[in-house]
Amino acid sequence: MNIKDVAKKAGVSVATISRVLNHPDTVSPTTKEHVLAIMKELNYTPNWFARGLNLNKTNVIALLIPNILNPIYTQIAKGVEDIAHQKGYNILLCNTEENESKEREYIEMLLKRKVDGLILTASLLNKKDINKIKKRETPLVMIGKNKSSAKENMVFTDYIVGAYEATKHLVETGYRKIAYISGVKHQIENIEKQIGYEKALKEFCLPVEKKYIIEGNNSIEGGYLAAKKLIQSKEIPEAIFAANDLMAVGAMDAIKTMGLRIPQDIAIVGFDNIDMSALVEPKLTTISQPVYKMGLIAARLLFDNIESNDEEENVQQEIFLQSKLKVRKSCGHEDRLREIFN
Amino acid sequence: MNIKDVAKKAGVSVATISRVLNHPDTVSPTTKEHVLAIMKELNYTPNWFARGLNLNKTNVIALLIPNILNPIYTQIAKGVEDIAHQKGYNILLCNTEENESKEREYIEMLLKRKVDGLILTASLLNKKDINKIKKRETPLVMIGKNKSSAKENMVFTDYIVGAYEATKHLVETGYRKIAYISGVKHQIENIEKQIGYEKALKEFCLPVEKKYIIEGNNSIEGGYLAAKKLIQSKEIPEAIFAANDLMAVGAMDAIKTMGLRIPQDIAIVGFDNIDMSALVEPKLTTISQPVYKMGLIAARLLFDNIESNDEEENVQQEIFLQSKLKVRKSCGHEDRLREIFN
DNA sequence: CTGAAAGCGCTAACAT
DNA sequence: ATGTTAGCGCTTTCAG
Repeated sequence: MNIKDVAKKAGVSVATISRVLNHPDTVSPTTKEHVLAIMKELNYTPNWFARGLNLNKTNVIALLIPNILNPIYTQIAKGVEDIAHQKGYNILLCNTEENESKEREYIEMLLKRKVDGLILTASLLNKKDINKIKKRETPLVMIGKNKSSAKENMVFTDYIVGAYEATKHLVETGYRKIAYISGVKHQIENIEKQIGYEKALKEFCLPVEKKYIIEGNNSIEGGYLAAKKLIQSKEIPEAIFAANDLMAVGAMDAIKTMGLRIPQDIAIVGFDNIDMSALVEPKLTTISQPVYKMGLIAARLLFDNIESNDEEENVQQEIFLQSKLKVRKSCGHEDRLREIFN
Repeated sequence: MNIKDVAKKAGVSVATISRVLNHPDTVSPTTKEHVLAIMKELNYTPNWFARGLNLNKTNVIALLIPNILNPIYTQIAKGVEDIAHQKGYNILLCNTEENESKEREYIEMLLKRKVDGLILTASLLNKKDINKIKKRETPLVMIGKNKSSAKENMVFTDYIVGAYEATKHLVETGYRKIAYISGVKHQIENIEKQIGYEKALKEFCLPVEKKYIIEGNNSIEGGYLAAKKLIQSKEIPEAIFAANDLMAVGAMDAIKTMGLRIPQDIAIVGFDNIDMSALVEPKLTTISQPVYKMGLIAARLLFDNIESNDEEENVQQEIFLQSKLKVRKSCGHEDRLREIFN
């Protein structure tokens, strides 16, 4: 069942059928009605490939995320989906599992598939990879910084500042021995978070101690294990800053399981403000990132690029969004203040 | 840059190029090497559309889920992704938002796009819709039951039994006034869960009371609101069974916020066993479904269908997986037992 | 306003 | 083992 069949049955040429599909105004109302009726009768739908072959357009964009099980990435995905659906696009979702070669492999495949655009989240790619994508002229938006220092479409929050704020809050609340549970180290964002952590310590003349910096693996279990190690060490920290909420929540579980109290024995602050962080006990102090919004904005930016005919007019945009500290109970802030003022 | 260019540069015909791409063994090693080199040099990638137009194959499957923000669906997605990636397929992810017409609209689009297969999760479609899909001959697998009673590829757990077990556990622990926070009512699974709930009550000669059945909307907030309503009613229930963990966790938050204790004042059990359920305080008793595995199995089933040449050999399979009760603290089981035996 | 026909880039049957 | 060529189903000039 193809355009020819419809043409034959409608008693017109294939060109006319194509026209009612693509330029309805150029067809007389009568024939248009007639053709439409026949199409419905035959339950005709144009062949996507043939169409793409001519138009070179897929109406598909790809979204790469490092971990589909982490709520912040599904929030981003939701944001992207909301815009994409509204624009009539479909999303190819690719889960890179924080794996550089899986990411590269995916992109290679996606480029072959001629997706109309690409959104990379927390990308592990370097400048060379990115230039390669650009050469293929597929519109590209990055969410979160990456190893390439080149100007490109990007929506991001400042992880250095976020981590700095989190750590500083802990220091100001009165803790000195502040441990850091890092995410997987090859991700830029984790490097930046560590910079922020160290910066805050240094600013308050606190030592940056290796024994207090420990790598979780971005997951609940990783946070659990890391906290356990910390607690079993000679010098238990007074507070922990975890590079994401998943690890923070895992760490809390470890702390409680080992019979310690939060925040009295160990205070904790996380990063991301996922739903879970407001439901654990005590509620988790964290850095809130507008992730859904980032997805929305990234998608809009991408479609701006896709839809613009004028290649030149499309300057690369870097959109910076603010993160902010969300103080809840786990950092023990109020208790500390009470101590100080009483 | 197309196959012709490569052919010209390599000094062979397009057929040869096509052969090294599709049937490498039928080409002499020498020319194969040569062509491969030229392809690399020219950075050639075959046009996906042209290829699809001939082969009528996309290497894309679609996964429809009701809510990307619910961890059980991302677990399923992870399972599907793991298999798909391994098979060299990409996934179009569609978030239907528990909306029947959005689901229908998506499927229409996907069928046009000629995806190679379709996995529907918690589908809202009816028999007529499903028959329509089958007529298009796109392989289809359902995760969870649906309104169509026809035999079709399906992987599922028994929601009636699960809900029955959950409720029964509450009854056996000693509660009489057991409320039910339902998911959105147009989903089959929620209808079944309610049947299981009522069945357990009836079996123990407990009344099914309308005031104790209240609709959350599958979300944390919905659970929160529902529990709040329950608590503010004249007769506060002794226990709550929530149709999913998200709502259960929201309900717990409400209970605690209103100054009641779990499980002493109100016991609670959920459904799904998402990560969060083991991290809230007290840990949530729940029904565990093997969701990741369901994704895996559904994907395998789909690929079996896609890859089988023999249309006839492919009988529709219904794969039933067991769910099981995971007893933790929130249902107060141990306390009750102590009461009974002391 | 409509039709005829030339591709889009690739695959595979048919020749050699 | 390799080349020639007819499509795959559609869009779009170009004529009328």
